[in-house]
Amino acid sequence: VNSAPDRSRSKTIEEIAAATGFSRTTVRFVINGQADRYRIAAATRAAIAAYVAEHGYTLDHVARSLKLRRSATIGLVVPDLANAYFARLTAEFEELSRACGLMLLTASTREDPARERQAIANLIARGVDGLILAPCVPPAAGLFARRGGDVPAVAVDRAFAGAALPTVVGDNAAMAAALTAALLATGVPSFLCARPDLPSIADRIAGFRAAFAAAGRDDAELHLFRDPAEDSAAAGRRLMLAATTAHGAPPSSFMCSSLLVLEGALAALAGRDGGIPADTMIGTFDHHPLLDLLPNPVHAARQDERAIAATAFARLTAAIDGAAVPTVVEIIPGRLQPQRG
Amino acid sequence: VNSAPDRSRSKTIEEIAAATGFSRTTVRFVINGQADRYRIAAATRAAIAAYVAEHGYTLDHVARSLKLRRSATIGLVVPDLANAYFARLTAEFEELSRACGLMLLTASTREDPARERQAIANLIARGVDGLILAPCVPPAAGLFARRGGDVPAVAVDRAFAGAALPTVVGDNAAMAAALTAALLATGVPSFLCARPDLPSIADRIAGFRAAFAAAGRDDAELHLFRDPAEDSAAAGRRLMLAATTAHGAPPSSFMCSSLLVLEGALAALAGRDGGIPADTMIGTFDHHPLLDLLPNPVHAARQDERAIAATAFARLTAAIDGAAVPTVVEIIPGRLQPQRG
DNA sequence: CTGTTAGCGCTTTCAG
DNA sequence: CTGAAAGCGCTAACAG
Repeated sequence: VNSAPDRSRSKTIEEIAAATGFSRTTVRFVINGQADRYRIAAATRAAIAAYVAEHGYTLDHVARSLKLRRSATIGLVVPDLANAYFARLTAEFEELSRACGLMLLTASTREDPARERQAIANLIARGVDGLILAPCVPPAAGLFARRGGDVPAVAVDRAFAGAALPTVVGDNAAMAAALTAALLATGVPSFLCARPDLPSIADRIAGFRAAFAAAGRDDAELHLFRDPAEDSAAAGRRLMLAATTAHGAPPSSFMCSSLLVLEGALAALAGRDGGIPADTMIGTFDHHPLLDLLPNPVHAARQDERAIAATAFARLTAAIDGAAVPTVVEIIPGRLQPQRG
Repeated sequence: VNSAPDRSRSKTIEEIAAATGFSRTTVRFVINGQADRYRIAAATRAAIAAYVAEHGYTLDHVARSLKLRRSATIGLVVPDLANAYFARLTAEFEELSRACGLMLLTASTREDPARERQAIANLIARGVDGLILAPCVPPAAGLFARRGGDVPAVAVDRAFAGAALPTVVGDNAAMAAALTAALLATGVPSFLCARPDLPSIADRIAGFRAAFAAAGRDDAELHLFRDPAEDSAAAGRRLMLAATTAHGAPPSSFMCSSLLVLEGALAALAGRDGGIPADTMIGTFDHHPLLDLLPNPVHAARQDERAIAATAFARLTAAIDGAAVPTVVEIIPGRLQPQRG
């Protein structure tokens, strides 16, 4: 007997049945480990097992999917895989999928609604059992339709009003409020925001305002800067410039709506006079280890991506298994990373 | 006539044929836009088109894949999607795939050979047309076998000796030599390396040595520090500690084998006496915008991920289309990012 | 305990 | 120009 089965001509169930003289059903039972359940004769098992051990067998998922109308795959649609936040989220989903034998199909949209629609349709045409998406626009009704009912889907990160999807997001409002409050302890922060139209950013803005109000201040609007363009370092540079112009000087305390915006803002600040004033207070959503190397005090609001992914995944698998998952928005608490001494 | 076709009961070709009274073949010709080629009667086209416009049709990729034995999907196997380098690479592959109608199936291995084997087998069982992998061990022969020949596969980032795969990597040796030479201009750099067993890292070490030799120095080994553990910030901290111990003081010039190692090394340095000496020369493979905010001089060796991905993708699609792709290692030049003033 | 049958939706001959 | 038939590999009844 040779060592490893030669997968280059691994057999189909049909072929194994023909070669061993048993029927497809019998072969399938022993291959699928249901031999006990159907009390297949020991000799039969042995014969089939021996044949398989020599020639090899690998389940053809494509054929199986066609028959069962489910594929053990799920689709993930995100704006941009190169964005660290979505990359981490994707990694979590990939791991969760792998753990239960699912495969992840990924697609990115670059924040383009047309690409988003296309990606969803493509994924559905490929028979995914479920969809996870971080939508760039409110998901239209009918987007998830396929023969025999909608494909189960959940949204993450962006809770568009009226989206008829179970949705899991971080607690943006609370985290923004906490971050703002922390910065208010030593000054008056400006908030530099890209994409204020996104629900997550809108919530952060609301939290910012709430913290100002809670501190008895009514000047939140004067410290709020918005850039409608995409989340990017370029937007951050523009926003820092706007804040500097508005107040006649660079802010001595500021927070950004994302890490990319922060990068741009810091670059603008550093470019101004060859360095970032060491006492400028910095607030950030998301975090990067390199931030800890700045001399500046940094407050970081961090989402619990693992919990977000796990929750969204749990809701999706429940829906796939036929459970009725309410289309509510679940809010996962984050934490304010203590300012590093 | 209603607006959008109701995809919730979009029809199969069979159903459309039955409903319109034409045959499957005819229906398929007009749906696939081959009506001209087969000179289908205008009335026939109109009837079928009208029916489809009302009831909708979406190609079932699963059925198609079963029949054609190709799926218009490719598999990507990487060590870790949360690693920024692989995330960028994945994003590039995703984009390239989308551009030619392919879908990307992703799997990560966490540098675990068993998971790598499993992921490859799973992907093949799902009928991917090709595989891209950043292997964590030399790819064993027979890994890509399926009925009817091996699945076309290419490797990226890691050129294991003797891997029988077309491989595309960055020019690690040259980039390391350039980086080392740049640092040698003002001092003697230490090189902190995690995973020296990986081919890419081994090449960087070779480049480091070569630059020392080219500068007429024979003490490269004294400045080379290796940690066998995984690529991580923790390894970076250990390596910085080792370098400090070995030389009696923290290095005034050093380079790291990866961004993660650099993060750890910088953290260790900063933790030592509350800050990184502003004149410490830093060299890094890969880059992050936040690095530019340090007061220190930073030399960054950057791979051309886009070109790496594009080349690997081109080789793979060629192989899928039946071309004979030589199993050579292609080396994509990188660039040394000029030290920011 | 084992075998037979039908069919998932598509594509590809081969006949008209 | 249009139709009929076969089959990809698997699973799910249903008979024995």
